[in-house]
Order: sequence, then C-alpha cells, then structure tokens
Amino acid sequence: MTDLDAQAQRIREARRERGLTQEQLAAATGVSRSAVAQWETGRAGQITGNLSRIATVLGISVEWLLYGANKRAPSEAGTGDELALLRLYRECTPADRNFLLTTARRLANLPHPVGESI
Amino acid sequence: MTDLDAQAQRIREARRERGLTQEQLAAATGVSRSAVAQWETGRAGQITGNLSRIATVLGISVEWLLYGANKRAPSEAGTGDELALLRLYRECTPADRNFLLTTARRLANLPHPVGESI
DNA sequence: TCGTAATGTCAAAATTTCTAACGGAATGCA
DNA sequence: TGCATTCCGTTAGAAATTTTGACATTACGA
Repeated sequence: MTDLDAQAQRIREARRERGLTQEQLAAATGVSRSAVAQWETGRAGQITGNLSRIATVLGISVEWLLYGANKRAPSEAGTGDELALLRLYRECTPADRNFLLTTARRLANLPHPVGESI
Repeated sequence: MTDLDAQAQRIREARRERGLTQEQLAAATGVSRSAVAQWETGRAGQITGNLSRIATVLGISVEWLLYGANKRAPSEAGTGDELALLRLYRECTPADRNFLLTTARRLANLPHPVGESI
C-alpha cells in the first residue's frame, strides 16, 4: 500500500527533476497523460508493461523505480548463478559458510577435480 | 522478440539452477504452473505484475531479469568473504561450479547442519 | 473575470495475464 | 510390455489490470 505510494512518488519526483510535465512524460513513454497521472497517484498497480520505458525515459533503473533506496532486492554481482551462490551462501550458518569457502578454495586450486567423492 | 526469449531463458535458467520445478516456482510466486510455463516460453509479454516476486523468489534482481548481462552496472558484493567466494567460484570449471552450487543449496536447505560429515 | 496550463478522477474499453484442462515425452517399475 | 508418475508445452476462456477520453479542480497572469 505504502509501497505503491512510494513508487508513485519516485516517478513523480524523477519526472519533476527533469522538468517534464505529465504530458511530456506520457508522450515519451507512449501513453496518455491520464495514465501517467494514475501512475503518480498509485492507481496503477505495478505499471507493469511500462516499467522499462519509464525507467529509460527518466534515466533511472528499474530497481530504483521499484524499490527506491531500501534495496529489497539483492542486486549485486554478475550472472544469475553467481547471485544464486551468494544468496545460498548467506542462508548458511557460519560453519557451513566456512565449509563452502574451503571447498571453493580447494576446487579453484585443483585443475583436475577428479574425485568429487564428497 | 528475441528479447522476450532471452528474458524467458533467464527465468528458466535461474529456476533450474535452484533445482526447482515449474510447479515449485509457481507455488513460491503464487501463480499456476502454466503461468510459469508461459513465462519461460515467452508467451506472457512482460510478466509485469510478478516481476518483483519472480526476482525475489529466484534471488535475482529485476534488472537482471529484464536485461540480463548486457546492461549490468555495479557488481559489488557485500562483505569480504562474499567477494572471496565469488572470485573462487569464477576460477572454477563449470562442473565444479555446479558442484559448489549444489553443495550450497544443500547446506542452505538443511536447518540442522550438524555433522558436516559430507 | 477570462483563458490557459497542469493535474486528479472515473467509467468503459482495450490489453494482458492467469487458470484449467488436455496432450506429449521421459522415467521407473512390476 | 504395460502402467503410473513427473514434468512440461499449449490453448481457450476467465479474470485482472491498465489505458483512454471526458470532465472537474487548482493556480496564475492578462
């Protein structure tokens, strides 16, 4: 609820910072002005299909558009599998983390990971 | 067009990397399995309203979900040990990477990692 | 007061996604 | 071989969301 309002606020602020009117933003994103008005008043749920265009036109990231400063989503490193690894790592206990690091170290240093015999 | 396919691919890959079935991902995001199937076959335009949930459940950023590696910006992982893990991971062979991910997945999913007797 | 610009709001229309059901392919087992 | 199970792709219709277009409001300068 308040989340939507916050999202709406970010759109409005970004637009104003660029000195655009709702009409201009609407033209730039290819929708009607009233659509923009509803984005900014939180009446349009997720603004769905326009997220990308809005972010591009306003020069902000989709991430910021959605979440603002409180990074709810862990946007960190490169590829999807790396994110997955990090995420899993964080879910582990300290002991398990050490185990993972040790394992990674061993694998990275052994060009021929024969055994894998866990 | 190809963009949608790529997006669909990223969802599918992220799901598989986590060892989830379409059914499980569907349950986690609160939609039907066929909805997930359509996401992964590019039949559902922008997946709009679920972007956030999908990204959260899969542990990837919305940015990555939308654009993939192309428009990647920052790449800093939080703590030092996380960076270390990432660096080591990148040095590993694909096979060893899978092994690490699998291990991490197993550890993260075990509430009581007693033995470590692996 | 008038005219204009910018914006909020609403019902209906348009678009998109979701669900449910069906079918196919692969696997395991008796 | 036959049967059950799991996983996944596809489709039509239902459901949900957004967009449009029209109208109302506020602020401001001539």
